[in-house]
Amino acid sequence: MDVKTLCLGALSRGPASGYEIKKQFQEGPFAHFHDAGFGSIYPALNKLNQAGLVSCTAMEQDKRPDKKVYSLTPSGRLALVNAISQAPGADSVRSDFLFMLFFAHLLSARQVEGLLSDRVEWYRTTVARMKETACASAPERPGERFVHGLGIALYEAMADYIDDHRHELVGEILLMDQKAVAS
Amino acid sequence: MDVKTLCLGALSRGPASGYEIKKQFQEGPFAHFHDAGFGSIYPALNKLNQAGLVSCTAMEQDKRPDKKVYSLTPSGRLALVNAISQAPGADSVRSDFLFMLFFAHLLSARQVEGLLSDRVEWYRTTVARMKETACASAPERPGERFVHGLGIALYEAMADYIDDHRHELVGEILLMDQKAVAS
DNA sequence: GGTTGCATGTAAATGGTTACATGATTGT
DNA sequence: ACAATCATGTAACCATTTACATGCAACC
Repeated sequence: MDVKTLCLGALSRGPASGYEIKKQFQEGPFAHFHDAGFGSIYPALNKLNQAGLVSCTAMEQDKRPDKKVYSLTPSGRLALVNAISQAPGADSVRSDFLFMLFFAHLLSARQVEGLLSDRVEWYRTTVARMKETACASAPERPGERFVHGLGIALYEAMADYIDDHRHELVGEILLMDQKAVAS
Repeated sequence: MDVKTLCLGALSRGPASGYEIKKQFQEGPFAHFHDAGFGSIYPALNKLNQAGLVSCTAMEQDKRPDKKVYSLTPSGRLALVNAISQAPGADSVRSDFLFMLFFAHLLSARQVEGLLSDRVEWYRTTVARMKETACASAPERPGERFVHGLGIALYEAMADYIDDHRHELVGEILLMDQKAVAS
């Protein structure tokens, strides 16, 4: 899914400015499976506007810069439905964290412990924040609740696995370090 | 992590050709948290070679095209350790599957069911294949086992969540479709 | 006085994918 | 015959990231 489709999706939940769309990608409900920066969102919105898939209304604001609020047009909604009706491509995950852990034997036990602790903490606080987010709203969007719950389940599984196995891993690294010193 | 670092990581497990590195990314132990195609691997290996981080030996093969086998040099190993000692960037996940599910209310119950079934099946077969992969080997690389186990735990959590909640989601979509027809 | 948040945008640079080019062998 | 596997590489294309450019308001 390119940024244009992501914007269509964000706008299907209601009109928004580029700035607000960015926030949805960063902190909002999309945060956990897609991202985009200003440099791709603003050009995407302009192209969508030219193609007639969104409409744009300038809004003057008091003590704030002007806002351009975009809304999905009927053909925009159609384009979104069309895009999500194609067979999905494979998920792509790029995790420096897992790459680094994979080579844990090249790091010190301290480094590995730091990595694991930081990550677990991040998962725990993120899950707590996600659980607060009243997703009980939007009864007309069951997909949102499903994806939200799936995200929570995933992050909890991740944190649990790390907590259950971290001592094992760190212990082995510690042993290897001792042998290296002994030799 | 750019493709150069990925290649250094792959070569740290033993000498390999570009073709073999690609296989490691696709089917091997890296598959679940990074990927790269020929178009990025071959140029990366050439650059690494020029920088002296890997060395290259041409191998003539019987009834096969020639192979260029790359090995990590000492400075290459250092560069790898250096790269994995930096603080990791945030994981990036891009999942068309989750994006589509998020908008389940724009799809038919049949489409959603197909999406979920296909995905669960993929997770189940992938987990089965991963469990076969005897990761009991490589006692000198505990990180590999850890990451391998984490991948299995994640995929299982994913499949379990979908199985536990799919009927809920599909039921709601079905209800909405009926209401839409009734109106 | 400096940082953060609001708000939009452009341009250059990066990095990666896709398509192309080549060619032998093995299996259906 | 045709497709798949092994094997390497280049070039055009694409998308995204990053840096730059601007400016006001609120907070510390």
